[in-house]
Amino acid sequence: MALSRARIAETALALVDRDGLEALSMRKLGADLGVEGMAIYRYFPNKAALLAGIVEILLAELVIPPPSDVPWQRVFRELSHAYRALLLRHPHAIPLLATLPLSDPATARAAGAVMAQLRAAGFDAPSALKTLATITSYVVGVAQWEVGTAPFRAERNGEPFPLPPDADPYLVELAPQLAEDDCEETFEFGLDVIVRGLETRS
Amino acid sequence: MALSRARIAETALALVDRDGLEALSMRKLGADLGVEGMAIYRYFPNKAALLAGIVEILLAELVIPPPSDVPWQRVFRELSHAYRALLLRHPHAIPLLATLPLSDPATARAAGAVMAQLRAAGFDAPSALKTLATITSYVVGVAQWEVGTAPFRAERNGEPFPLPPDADPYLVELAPQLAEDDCEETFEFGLDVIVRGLETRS
DNA sequence: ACCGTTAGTTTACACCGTAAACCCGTCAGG
DNA sequence: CCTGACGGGTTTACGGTGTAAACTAACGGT
Repeated sequence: MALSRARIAETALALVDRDGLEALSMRKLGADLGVEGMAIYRYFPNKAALLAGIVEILLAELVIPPPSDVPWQRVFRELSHAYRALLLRHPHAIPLLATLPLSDPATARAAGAVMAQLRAAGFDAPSALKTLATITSYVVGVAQWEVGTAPFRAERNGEPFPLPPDADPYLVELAPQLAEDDCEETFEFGLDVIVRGLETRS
Repeated sequence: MALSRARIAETALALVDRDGLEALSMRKLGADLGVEGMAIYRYFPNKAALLAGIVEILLAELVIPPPSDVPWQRVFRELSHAYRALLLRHPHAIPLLATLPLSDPATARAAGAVMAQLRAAGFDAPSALKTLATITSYVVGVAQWEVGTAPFRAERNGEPFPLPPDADPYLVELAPQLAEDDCEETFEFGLDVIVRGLETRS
């Protein structure tokens, strides 16, 4: 099959999803494409551009509906959930989305669409921006927290997490709580906190 | 000067602060230490351990006072500010702190200390954990947002951010707002939102 | 039939993490 | 004092990385 920007970026994303971000190298990607690594440089000037291409197709998965007259709380919740779902669908790519330079066109478009939503819901421009910062920060942060604590929740059929014998006493206290923590619920907890906080904004 | 774990980790952090995380390589670090790169392996088994060492001294900068009877809102705000200040003091190291595996001893200790604070303030264990997740997520997320949008705020003596001529229309609308955004204020905005949300928790 | 463009390959270079062998100064025991 | 072990640092080496440059093979238009 012929090469193309789209096919390269998609196989790259598949590779990252499968083997992690570290495993993405030009040569390995070339191998997955059935081609020599250097061929990719005909379509992307360097690896950074390739990563930007991945971000682009990731953000394309995120459909942001045009402004309507549904209450902003609802919109806010739905967007947060959609973004969260996107991140959890591609956990290995989270670092890519965590540091999104807004100068990237794909990012700018997504941010702009959300801003439009918030503006339509009655936020003035500065608060809309602050709200956007708050929510993306929260969603990304929580996704990172979640993958960071994932080992404690891994299926272990009843056995507790195998802590090293010299583990910090704080950690042995923390571990069981982490193990039984329902991430979805924790996310909802923080989301409620933020929405309630926004409702009472002055 | 003789080598030691502490000196190596500190020079590594200095190197990261100066030249960025990407620039940290065993050989360059060796050069900064006046020694051959391989010498570091006498003190750290591999690069991951070295990074963990950096995290350790970073978190050591964060002094978490023992529980007292000051209102939790105050404690919460102070801890958030302290963590934020730490992140901004070492912007290049943020990715290191963004994905903190709690199994790391230094991380566990810090998390445990904050949990103790929250517990003392009357949170039950599950909500304390959820609150910890919420706040660290928010603080880390906002720091990442901040460095990501930093170019728009860079000192440009009056000139607006030089957007490429084919920039996304959303971006050209966004850019001036970003430029005049006061990050400290935005942070405070979100922090208020979260504190108010926590106050009205059921 | 030729020529230019395009798509992909080959080769090369500097750098990376790290395993293994080595080299040398210090110190302990005979 | 000699010797031998050892710890800290060096050298060399290997496989992997991103990417610049030169090369090659196919194809479309004149």
